[in-house]
Amino acid sequence: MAKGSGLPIDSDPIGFFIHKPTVLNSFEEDFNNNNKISNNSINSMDASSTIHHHERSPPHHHHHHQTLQFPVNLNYTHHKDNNSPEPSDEKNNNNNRTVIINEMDFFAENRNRDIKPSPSSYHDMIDHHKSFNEQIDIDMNVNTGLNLLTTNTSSEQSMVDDGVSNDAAAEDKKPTTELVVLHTEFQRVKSENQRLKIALDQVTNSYNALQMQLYITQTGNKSDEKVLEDGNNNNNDHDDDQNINLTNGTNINEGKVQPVVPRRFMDLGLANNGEADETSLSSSEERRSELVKNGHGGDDQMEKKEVNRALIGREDSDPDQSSQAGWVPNKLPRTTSSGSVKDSDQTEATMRKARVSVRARSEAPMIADGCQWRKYGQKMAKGNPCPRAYYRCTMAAGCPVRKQVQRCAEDRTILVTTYEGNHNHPLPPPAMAMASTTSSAARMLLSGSMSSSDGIMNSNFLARAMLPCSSSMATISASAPFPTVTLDLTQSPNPLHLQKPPQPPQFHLALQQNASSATTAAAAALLPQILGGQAIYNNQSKFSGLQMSSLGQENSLAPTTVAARLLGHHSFSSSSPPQNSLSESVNAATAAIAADPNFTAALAAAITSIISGTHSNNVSNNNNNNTNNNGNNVNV
DNA sequence: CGATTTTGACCTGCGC
DNA sequence: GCGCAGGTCAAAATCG
Repeated sequence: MAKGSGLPIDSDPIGFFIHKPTVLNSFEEDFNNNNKISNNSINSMDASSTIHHHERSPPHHHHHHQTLQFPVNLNYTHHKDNNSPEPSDEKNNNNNRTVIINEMDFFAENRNRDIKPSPSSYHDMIDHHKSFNEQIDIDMNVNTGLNLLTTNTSSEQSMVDDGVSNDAAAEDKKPTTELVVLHTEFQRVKSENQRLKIALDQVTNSYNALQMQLYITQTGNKSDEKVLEDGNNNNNDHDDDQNINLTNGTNINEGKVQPVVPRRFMDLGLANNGEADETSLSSSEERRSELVKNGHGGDDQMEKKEVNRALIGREDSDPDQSSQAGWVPNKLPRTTSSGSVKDSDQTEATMRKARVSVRARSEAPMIADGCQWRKYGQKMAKGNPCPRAYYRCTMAAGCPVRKQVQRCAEDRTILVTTYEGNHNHPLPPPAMAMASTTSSAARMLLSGSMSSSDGIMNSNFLARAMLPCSSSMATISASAPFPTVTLDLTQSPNPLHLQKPPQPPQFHLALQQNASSATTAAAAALLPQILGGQAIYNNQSKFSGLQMSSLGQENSLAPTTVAARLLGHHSFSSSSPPQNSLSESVNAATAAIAADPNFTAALAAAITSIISGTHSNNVSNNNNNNTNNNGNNVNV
């Protein structure tokens, strides 16, 4: 190819899919769609239940059904796929007098009613759930699933009118006792439902509190700085609002947490210490400003390199990085050299550039992550016939975020996107999903890395588990050369599109065994962020979820399975706390933060939307204001 | 004409 | 010191 041919991305230089670049759907659209769909599958108890939705889904939509699990055991039974459940039939078909409801039908039926299927926020989900329960209470002729069979109230009457009461009359008042029993049972279930509602509220509150705690921990006393740093607060406020909603899928604390998430969009180089982080942020941003003013400011390259080498030991030289104004590696040494966190100097020095790798099936040249990217290089990497492309974020001058895009050698339908660096600018909501995911994953990784008491990170502490492309694992790895979190989304982005997913997506997190309980808990507390704010307890045998194993003794310590079903293979079991705990603190922190199943769904929806967006042809470029019209940059 | 892509050259770290 | 590999630069070409 002639140099400077300016070959458009249509030629798919990275992959081998010569095709017209797919114009991706608006991310928000996808996201909303996902949320809508997600509602349909609320309370689905098993994979089979999810298939019902899938079958009814319009084929052309990206219905990345996520099964949202509420911590409520409603004991639903799925028995049919009709859109309009007919209670009488159900009752007739049920010898146990268990009124059955297909909750998906229920939601399908109520979708156009007062239950709004857009739980893009946690509170929406809560409201949604409450509405659902209210519907259960009110709409008894439709519902149950509570194994209810009672009479007294008007709503209850409808349940027993057609079949049960007749039988009762025919059997000569015998049911008096039975009715009492059933009524008692009904009351019990009702109270159980109430208790669960209360529990849900408590969980919500706990989550909010922990969210705030997490924020405080991460940002320390720098929250004011954050605001001041941002010369354009008004503009960012809006973004912040959106970011909250779309990042965590919550509206948590409304105004309280708003400054939290939006500020750091990608913290791949983030130190565990919030102070350090903010320090680095400030300094790096100052540097950015200076360098932006002075062009690429290559004068101090050598000086920076020396600093890097002195402070980081083995660090990518990346001569241009310093010239790229605010490139992440510069942040760590600066952070440590600031003296704010001396104890973590060693640790941070050990921490190399954290990377988050996202593996996804996509025929598009890039996955739509909502950012604008400019290609600055392409290389043939060893062991892979597919070239690796290097992009840097162009959404703001001097944004240090870069990413590499390369197709998997073994399965070229899989696109591996590796993110690195911190955005120094607000991101559009669509970009928040991926940014927040990768940020959280990186933070998680770094937290785990720093949990070592001596700061020495075994480069092989977690054997690189990035196996063949078919791997469905999402792996956190600190193996050389860079600590990397790999989110493997190569499994169907829409688990509901799979009849029987062979294996649920997983997160493997290896925490060092000698981590203090505090740091372990901190790391555990971050787990939900990886999952968009959620991890779900469950039986280890039920899913292989996020496993927290000990360094070096992964076999000696039963892993705590903090199940996290990234892509919606939910089988939430609120009554099944982890049996094998790594530590109580882990459990406590994780339980408190991870109690919200909506996060997984929201995150999964976001990610699957991103991924699926690459499969779809749509018109997002119509909204693309950037000048890149080659299909590389997708404003979603 | 500015933004973007291409691509050979260059830099750096690492292993031998 | 040399070769290799990863990563980046920057001139030239291309695109809208």
